[in-house]
Order: sequence, then structure tokens, then C-alpha cells
Amino acid sequence: MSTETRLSELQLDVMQVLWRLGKATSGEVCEALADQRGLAVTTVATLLKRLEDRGLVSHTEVGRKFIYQASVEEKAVQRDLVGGLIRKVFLGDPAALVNHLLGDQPLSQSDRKRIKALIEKPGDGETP
Amino acid sequence: MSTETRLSELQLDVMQVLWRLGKATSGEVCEALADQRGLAVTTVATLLKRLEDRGLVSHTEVGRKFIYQASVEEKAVQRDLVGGLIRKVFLGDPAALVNHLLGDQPLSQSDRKRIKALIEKPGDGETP
DNA sequence: GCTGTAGTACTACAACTGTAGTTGAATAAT
DNA sequence: ATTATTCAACTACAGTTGTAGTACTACAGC
Repeated sequence: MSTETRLSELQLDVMQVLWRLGKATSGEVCEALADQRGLAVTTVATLLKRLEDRGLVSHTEVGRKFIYQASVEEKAVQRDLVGGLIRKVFLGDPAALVNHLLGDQPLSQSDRKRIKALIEKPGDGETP
Repeated sequence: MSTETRLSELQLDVMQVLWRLGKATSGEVCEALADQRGLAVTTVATLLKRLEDRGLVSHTEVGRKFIYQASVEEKAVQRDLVGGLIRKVFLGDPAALVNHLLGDQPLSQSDRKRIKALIEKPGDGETP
């Protein structure tokens, strides 16, 4: 088990719209994506249907309109995506990811500061 | 520019073998992957050829053998993969990834400790 | 020189993805 | 009631990926 949700970038974009809006028709999703990608409404409908086939979204019908909503939580998908990256790229070691972030990723000074602040702040499992 | 290397899991596995071995024939790559995945040598050869078409590996011929080697650095690919994740999943905010790691990813106590240790160690850009 | 052997190249094919047109049915407008 | 509009369903198609068989070629051994 642990189906490890795998999403293409486009699919993720669609999911993100649903997470943000809560519920939306294909037209609304299309509109929300309009600035990033100019997709035909039929294209978006196809995407939503495929995502529904995979159990990631669901819909209810109101009249003849389909109201879609995500049926998986954003956090759960993030967990899968980040977990997959750690497993595949950093051999399962989360600290290696952080190490890479700090050492090899181009970070602005303020990002660096905020990361440090996050880690230093209490409440993340210091077990005395 | 910034082709943002996109690799499937299988492709990444192949690259990792090359990074580890430095140089290898398709047979050697196949063998190295044998425990994780039982692939036919021809399959591995196809994979290597496709990766070469994309400029990620290169080969030299010795006799009629092809000696492959990665033509991109592991770190560069990691940067792309992690950078892509941050951009797509965390709206470009690296700190959000760390925040997610600490708050939503299942981490062992020791992972947590090691992450904290990473931050506290000097040399990561403290600019007074 | 002929023949096995080994190793690439070429070909194939199914699944999935990005993308969208066409069709059919129901509803709104007149 | 007739027509125009709006949606979802169905169909299509090219590109990528996972997977591997077959064909061709060069080298080693006899």
C-alpha cells in the first residue's frame, strides 16, 4: 500500500487550484489556471476526470454542472512528494535534504535566516 | 536556459548507478540495478540511449563496447529536483519546505536532532 | 575462413500525459 | 415550440516512458 501519490506538474497545478478554492467547476479551474497556462476548458475537464479516476478528486452534480473538489489533503500530497524525493534522491535521509538545501541550493540571505529561525525555534521535538 | 532536468524514478536510478560507478557499460548498469529491478540488458541500453539523447549521459567506445558516464553532476540534478519541488509545491519558498519537514513529515528523533545540528554548525552564510 | 558469442541499433508496443475537437443532451431564450 | 447555449462524454492524437525482442556486426576460437 502507500500508493505514493505521483503527480505531474500540470496535475499538481489543478490540485492546487482545488485546494485553494475548495470547490470548483472545470470552468473555474480553467479560469484559475488561465494566467499560468492557457488551456481549453475541455482539456481541464479531461484532467479533472483523470484525476477523479485516480481517486484524487471527486465531484457532485448540481443541475448538469460538475462541482469538483479535492479528495486528498494538500498536506498528505506534500508528504508523499517530499517523502518520495527524500527516498529517491537522498537515500531516505531527511537531514541530507536539509544539508543540500543549506549547502547546494541557491538561497537568499533571508531564506537562510528564516530556515535557521524555524529550526531553532522550540516545539519541534526537543526531548529533554 | 535552465532546462530543469526532469527525471523519472527509473531514470534517476540509472543516473545514480553512473554517479556511483563513474563509468559503466549497459551490462554493468543492468547488473547494478539487478537487485532493485530485474531489467533486460536491452532495456537498460534503451534507457541509456534515451538519456544520452537528452544529454544527460555520454559514452565512449572501446572496441564495440559502449562505456557510459554521466555528463551532468549529481549535485546539479539534485538542485534541479529540489528546486523544482520548492517551486511547484511550496510556491518557491524554501523555508516552507523546511517547515513542512519539521511539522508534517514523519521524522525520527535522531533525524530531527541531526537537522538541528546542521543548522547550528557554522559556515552556512551567517553575514553579520 | 567459418561460426559462435556478445553487444549495439532498430523496432515495437502498451500505458500515461498534454492537448483539444466533436457530439449529444439539457436548459435558457425568444 | 424552436433555437441557441452550455456542459459533460467520447474520441483523437502525438510525445514520453517502461519494457523487451530481433537484427546486425565485429571479434574470438577452431
